[in-house]
Amino acid sequence: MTVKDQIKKGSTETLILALVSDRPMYGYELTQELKKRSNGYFEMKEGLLYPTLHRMEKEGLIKAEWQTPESGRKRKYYNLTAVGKEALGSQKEEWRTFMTQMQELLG
Amino acid sequence: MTVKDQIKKGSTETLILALVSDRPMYGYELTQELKKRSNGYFEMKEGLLYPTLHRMEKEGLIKAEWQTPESGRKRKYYNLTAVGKEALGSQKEEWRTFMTQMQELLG
DNA sequence: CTCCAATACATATGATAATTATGCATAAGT
DNA sequence: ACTTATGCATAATTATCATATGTATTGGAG
Repeated sequence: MTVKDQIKKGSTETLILALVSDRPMYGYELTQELKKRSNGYFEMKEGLLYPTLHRMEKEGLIKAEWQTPESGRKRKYYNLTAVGKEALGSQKEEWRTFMTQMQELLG
Repeated sequence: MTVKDQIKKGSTETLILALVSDRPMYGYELTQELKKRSNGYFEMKEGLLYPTLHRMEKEGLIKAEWQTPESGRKRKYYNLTAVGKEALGSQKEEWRTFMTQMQELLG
């Protein structure tokens, strides 16, 4: 594993929360949106995304809802719950603390 | 595992490089110094530290050297190599990029 | 109208890193 | 003398991530 990949570890859940806090999104959309918003920097693999989404739903952070559009196939939209919103807030704070400490140590 | 612990994943190697770039340090010293410099935020467990040091030495990032002081017991000092110095530089850059992207996505 | 790429969700498997637990030994303070 | 801190080390377990693969639908190109 590259250092770049190693660095990204632990960011998955927070990123998902941040994205669905904007609007409900479905899995595939999350991968595209994340890539787009970060100019290609973040690329979430499906093998990581879907299990994480399932775990987060079980923990009550997000809530899934199937939707069938007139044209196109069914999509599973994920909505941020109240618990998830709170989690996002505290995780943002933890990230800020971490980044401050990290920057200080790296000079 | 807490979110806080999860966030710290992947920072181990960079932190070690940053510390020994200041001056050669021995294992136990690294744990104390890291804790001190981060006001208790970072705490590296020995079960993670020593295997990581050994791996990093095998990769040529650091070089170990036993030293026996007049008083006190033997210590294994780790020195930053040229390869390690270069690695630190690029890892710092990768961390900066990551943190910028992260901050942008978290708003 | 057929084929291929993109979309969309999902899981199994293996690798890596981190935690936890434990071991051994020396040195310093009370 | 005994306890605590120092100092290095590994084994066993757990968690997370990457890789690979599977299935199915849809839209567009030829």
